[in-house]
Amino acid sequence: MRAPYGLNILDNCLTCPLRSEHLFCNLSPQAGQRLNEIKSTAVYPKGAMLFIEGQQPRGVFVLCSGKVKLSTSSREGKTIITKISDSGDVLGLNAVISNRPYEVTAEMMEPGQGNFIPRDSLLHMLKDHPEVAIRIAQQLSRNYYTAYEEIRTLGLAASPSEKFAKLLLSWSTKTAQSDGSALVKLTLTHEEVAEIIGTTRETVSRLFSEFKKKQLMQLKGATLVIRSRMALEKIVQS
Amino acid sequence: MRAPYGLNILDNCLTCPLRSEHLFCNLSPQAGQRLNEIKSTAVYPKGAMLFIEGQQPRGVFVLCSGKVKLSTSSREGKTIITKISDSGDVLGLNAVISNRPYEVTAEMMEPGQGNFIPRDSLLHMLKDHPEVAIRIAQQLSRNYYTAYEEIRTLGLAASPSEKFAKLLLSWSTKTAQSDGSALVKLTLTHEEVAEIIGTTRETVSRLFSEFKKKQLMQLKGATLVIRSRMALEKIVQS
DNA sequence: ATTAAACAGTGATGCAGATCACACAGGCCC
DNA sequence: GGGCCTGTGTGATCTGCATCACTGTTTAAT
Repeated sequence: MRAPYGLNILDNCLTCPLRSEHLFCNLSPQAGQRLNEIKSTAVYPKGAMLFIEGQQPRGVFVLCSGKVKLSTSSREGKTIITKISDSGDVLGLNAVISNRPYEVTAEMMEPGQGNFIPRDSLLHMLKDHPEVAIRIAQQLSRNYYTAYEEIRTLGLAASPSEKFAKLLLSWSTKTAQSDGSALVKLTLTHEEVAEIIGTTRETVSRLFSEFKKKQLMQLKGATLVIRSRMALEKIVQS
Repeated sequence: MRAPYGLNILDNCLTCPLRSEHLFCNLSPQAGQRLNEIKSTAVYPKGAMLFIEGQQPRGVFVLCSGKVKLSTSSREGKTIITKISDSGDVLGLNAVISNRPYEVTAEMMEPGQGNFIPRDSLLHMLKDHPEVAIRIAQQLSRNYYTAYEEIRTLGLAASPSEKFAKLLLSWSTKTAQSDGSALVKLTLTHEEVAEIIGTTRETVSRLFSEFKKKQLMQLKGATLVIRSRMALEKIVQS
């Protein structure tokens, strides 16, 4: 059970675009070494649940590859997706630090690999390596900002169109061209998009038609072509 | 300019109901001492802005007395209130740690006192005292949970009635009697309640009437009498 | 005491989006 | 090929709440 399972957690840093921001990159040699001793790597199939809302926190997951859907549900079965995580993200950190149940469910949307760090080991490491504590504080405050953005979207953006436009914009930031166009591989169903922006599947379907008709985007197979970010930004207005 | 201005930051601990949870209580003598050197105490009148959304972070405020309204607005002027903070709360921490602009506006709702800790001093302290870094991480993860609750409320709770019931419940937790009733001093206008639950003033007005008619609550002067938390919980159902 | 300003109640109206109810397309498995 | 599932497009209807437009009521200001 060596490669690719035995991936050194630090190897991740070499391939991460934002490595300096990442929780466990560029640590002191001692801390890095320690981290490699306590982590364990695993491969997860599509559909695997890393953890489920309400479970006691077992530890954190550092995602190496694959996409993860973070969601939360009400008792009546309504579900919202709060984030689609990908490579480099740290999952379950809040639950571990504050020792409360996981607040979301984390499900693999495609097969992928992750490093697991058990709760106790992480907490000990926190105490022994001040630099790690600071990194974690920074990571948590980034998480907070993400959550805050979500609150703004849900609370301030009035119409589904506005939220949809906002979502498209967030997708296109990474691949944006200088002329404002962008190509995005669309991996979500309409149902899932609906759960992100808090509306119904039917409405999302209509939004796609509407936006296509208005020349805001077009669909080529599974690739979303965004014509002009400017035009989308005008719709958002918040 | 001595008492009450010269309040020792640690004195706060003696009067806080949840002192063990608080950021700057029960620190080591050295850290506590250091904290007292860098903090400065001030009294703020009603309406004073501790900081405004979008400003570069100057530092954090530890609230000693008074209530603070945290809010965020869209460009079109729609405002949502994300939290009413009171004694013991730490404001502006996320912005300082991640070095991004304050994400909310903090306004005194009544006169009160607070300790200000400048950004740089706090960051230095973080490095010198590992215990402080850990405390801050815990505080941030608590903040995150609060934000997460807000997301659930906004995203999952369908109707204004549901959100209103949820709000009443959150108010009544502190003063709840064993029989499920509670007395709450009502300090917010209908307008403000509307900004918390994301609806209009008129709807809040109608909600008050509706809940009174349904015997869920009654109003005696400025005191809200909650009849039965059970009944409210049945409405929430999320 | 008088006026103004902020706050609160309530009806009438309109519409966006949820809900219901289908029809249809593409995979995939025997 | 025929079944079956999952995902998608689109009409028809229904409704809760925003919006508008008032009146009444409380508080603060001079």
